[in-house]
Amino acid sequence: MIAHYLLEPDQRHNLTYLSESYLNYTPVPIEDLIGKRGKNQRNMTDVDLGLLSNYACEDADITFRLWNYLKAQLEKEDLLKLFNTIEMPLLPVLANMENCGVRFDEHALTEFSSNLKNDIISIEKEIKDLAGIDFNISSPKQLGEILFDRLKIIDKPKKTKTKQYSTSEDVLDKLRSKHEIISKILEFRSLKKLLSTYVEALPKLINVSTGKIHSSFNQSIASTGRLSSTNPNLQNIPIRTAKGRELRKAFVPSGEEYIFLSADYSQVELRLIAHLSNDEDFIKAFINNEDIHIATAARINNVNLKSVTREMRTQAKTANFGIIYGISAFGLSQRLNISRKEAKQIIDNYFISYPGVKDYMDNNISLARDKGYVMTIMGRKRYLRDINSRNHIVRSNAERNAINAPVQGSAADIIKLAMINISESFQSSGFVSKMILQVHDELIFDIYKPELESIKIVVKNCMENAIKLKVPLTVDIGTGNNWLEAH
DNA sequence: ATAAGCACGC
DNA sequence: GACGTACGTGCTTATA
Repeated sequence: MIAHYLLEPDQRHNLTYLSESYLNYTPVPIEDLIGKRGKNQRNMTDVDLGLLSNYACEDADITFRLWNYLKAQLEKEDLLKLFNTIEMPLLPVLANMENCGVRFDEHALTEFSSNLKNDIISIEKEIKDLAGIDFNISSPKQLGEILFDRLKIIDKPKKTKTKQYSTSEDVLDKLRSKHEIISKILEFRSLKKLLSTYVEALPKLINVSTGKIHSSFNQSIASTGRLSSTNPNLQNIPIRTAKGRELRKAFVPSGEEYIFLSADYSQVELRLIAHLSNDEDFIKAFINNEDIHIATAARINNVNLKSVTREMRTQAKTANFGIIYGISAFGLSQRLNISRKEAKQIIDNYFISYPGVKDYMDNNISLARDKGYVMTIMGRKRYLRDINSRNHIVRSNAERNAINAPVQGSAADIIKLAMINISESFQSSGFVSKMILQVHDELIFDIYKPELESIKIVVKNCMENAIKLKVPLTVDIGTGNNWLEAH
């Protein structure tokens, strides 16, 4: 599965699919043994042993045959080293994290939960009073009809691709001044999200025998090389809003003698752009330990660092993130709520300020055109078969991937390497502390207090020195009695 | 069961 | 004239 993930990161990797694609053979479907998915599906333990052994042996046989083929392919594509030195060693590290889990104190949320429910009920009433009718606020379809047919708050409402009225945050945010109902709807949505996705869902996932939440980390989903997390997804726990952050108080150390430690890379993707693009000024900004958004604002506005205003920094920050994603003048203008002309000016100034970055992007796109793929720092590949498409939407998408994939993917390579090194170091030191979560540029640990000072050093070292770049990699460390305090 | 629309993270 | 920022997961509603 992982071998195929490296070879074709944006395809599927399940055994049936691989067998059909590479061995031209359809394995015995699991449904033949346990019936169709649903409530009547039987348990594996009920299956006749003869049938079961055939099925199990076939599984092993196919896996082995696939490996013979995929091994040669990895070699041919120069991916064997990535496979052997990163992905395979990472596998038991992730297994350990899943097995260990994170303690979740649902009682920490009792008060928050009841406040949330009360707030939702009262906002719900206010919204329905303003609308003058009872309806389901959570239904975008009904909501759109209320706002644009009944209340007629604007003339030409934006529609979705299925011709429904769009009620996305983006759209509603711009309508706040048109009617007092809008802000209440946005508030309702965010509170409802917190309640249903997190406050009510997370306690159900506490394992009764460990008292912890054991998320799954998927190693073969994200086409850039990132991990993903499911059941629950612990990589999207809220942090930006005050109420959202409250949730993090429920993620706690495993015992009295334990404390949380969070270690996150500072601006790892922008540092990678500096490194990969070799842009002199971008590199200098990081070597001088400047605030990269202030440094960027100073350069694109052609002023000195001290004259950078808050607004200039915000624009530069958005531009910096836009650059990572291969943004257009249109996209930036939407983001900053400015005209396209002004946005284009910012982008032009950006590329004049950082000519190396411009060259790097152009080179990556032409590399993708020539070779059909782009690569990360550790040789992870992403094939971009649409890069020469005549359809400009499809082609533009591939071009943005050509820019983003090496950056996002290299960051994934680096933190994976750090995780492997940290795990080895924990083992050789005999630490009982555990690495329990990864959130793309952040690692979270359940630390046995007597080990705290040693572990701070180990973690910082492993992360900052995972790889040598032309700019320093820096890591911020925090500790506390829950995830919020540690971050 | 699946798609659409939405919202949360990095 | 349409389109417009990368990568994910999961909830609710609507529909098949």
